[in-house]
Amino acid sequence: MPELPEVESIKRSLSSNIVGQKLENYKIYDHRTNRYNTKKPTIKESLSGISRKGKLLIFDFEHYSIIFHLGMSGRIQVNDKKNKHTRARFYFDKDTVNFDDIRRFGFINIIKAELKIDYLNKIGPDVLEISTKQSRIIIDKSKKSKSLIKDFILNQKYMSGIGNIYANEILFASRIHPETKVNALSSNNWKDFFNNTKKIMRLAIKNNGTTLSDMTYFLPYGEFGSNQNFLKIYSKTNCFNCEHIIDKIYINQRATYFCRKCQKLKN
DNA sequence: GAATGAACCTGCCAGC
DNA sequence: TGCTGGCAGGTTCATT
Repeated sequence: MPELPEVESIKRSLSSNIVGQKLENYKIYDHRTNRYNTKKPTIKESLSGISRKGKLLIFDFEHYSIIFHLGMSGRIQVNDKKNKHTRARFYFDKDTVNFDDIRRFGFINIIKAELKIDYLNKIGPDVLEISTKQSRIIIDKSKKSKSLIKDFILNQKYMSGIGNIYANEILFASRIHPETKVNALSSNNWKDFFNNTKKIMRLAIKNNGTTLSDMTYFLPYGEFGSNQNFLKIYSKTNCFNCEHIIDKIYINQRATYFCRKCQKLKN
């Protein structure tokens, strides 16, 4: 499932090859992938850069930005044949970029370049870039919330980039029970949380992201990620630290793994 | 305004 | 063998 590290890995892989190329044409085949676009502007410009915020991947042109959200099963493929899951194709002067998405949770949004900042400001700060000031704002918001920590950190309006797999990993590393009310967290909990988030995300980027057994995620040129070898709690049966049996519960319909010995509930 | 839950979507797998 | 139901989960929208 593409979360921050997977999107960042895709961005890095594409940047060295596609940036600078001129977009000649593009096609979006699937109405659901295209659900937020009202127009199909002609973009015959060079790709000036590729950026990312949270789980969003952005192709930057002089007058337009093409925003990709990969959803659960979206991926970017370079110079691959069109297949039944190809939802869009971008024809650059040298290479062709496919947007494939089996489950069609992803989307492509084409906006004018000057609207990009406002668009991205609708989601919270990227968890790799959170400043001290931004972390204080997040903690202030948490004090007014009755949500569970697991729900809170998955909500992209507070902070962006964390998905279900890394939420489990970060809470385990921070020894926070996923059902802890967010307003009950101490300042030390938050300090651990922010530190572990950056640590876990950086390691996952170094490993090119996490490719689970369903093999849904891989990089634009076909390489798999290797961070699945470094997961400590997600989809595991015994605790990495104490060998205790790991509990699996559902919070907001999402699989949640935790060790009741290492992550005590303090509400 | 915040919290909650359903809907969207497809491939895979277990059970019958 | 073939069918059915459950599961995976990010986001939006409707409801409470």
